[in-house]
Amino acid sequence: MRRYWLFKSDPETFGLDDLEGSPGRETCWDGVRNYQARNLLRDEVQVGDGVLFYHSRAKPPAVVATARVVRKGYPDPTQFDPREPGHDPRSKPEEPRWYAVDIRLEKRLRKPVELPEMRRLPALESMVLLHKGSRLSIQPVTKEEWSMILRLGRG
DNA sequence: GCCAACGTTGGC
DNA sequence: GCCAACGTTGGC
Repeated sequence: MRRYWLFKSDPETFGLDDLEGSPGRETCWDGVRNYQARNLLRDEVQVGDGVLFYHSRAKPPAVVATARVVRKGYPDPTQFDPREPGHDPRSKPEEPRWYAVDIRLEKRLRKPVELPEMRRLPALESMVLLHKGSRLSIQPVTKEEWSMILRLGRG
């Protein structure tokens, strides 16, 4: 069964424009260094799954696009590279600690779905994103939440 | 195994 | 830029 996710990204680091400018509008979603998010990338996220691309730390924070998973979890190459900020000296190629997936940009939303707007909607109140203190950068999204966000993004 | 100290995330 | 919430580290 196809599943849905929300991926957070700080646009200062990697935003929608960067994704749109990537070759084939695809990117390696690397740099995740949280075990809960890692487990999702490694074990749960599958090719064909839908992704809500979310700008965190934006004004206001918002879902700005949809993407699709095009390659399932594989060892995050940046963990082995000493020049990378995500370098992890504890990781060995035969025993990788961190995982990445590849995603391809599908569609820019006509209208960004902003965090304050989402908070106002009872239908979205159980979204992981809206949970108090929720910091998870890879989050599951239900089919209903996915459809609602897309509808709101149609403007 | 506890928990204080520290670093990071991310909304505001 | 601030700071609350959270996750991780490391001494004991």
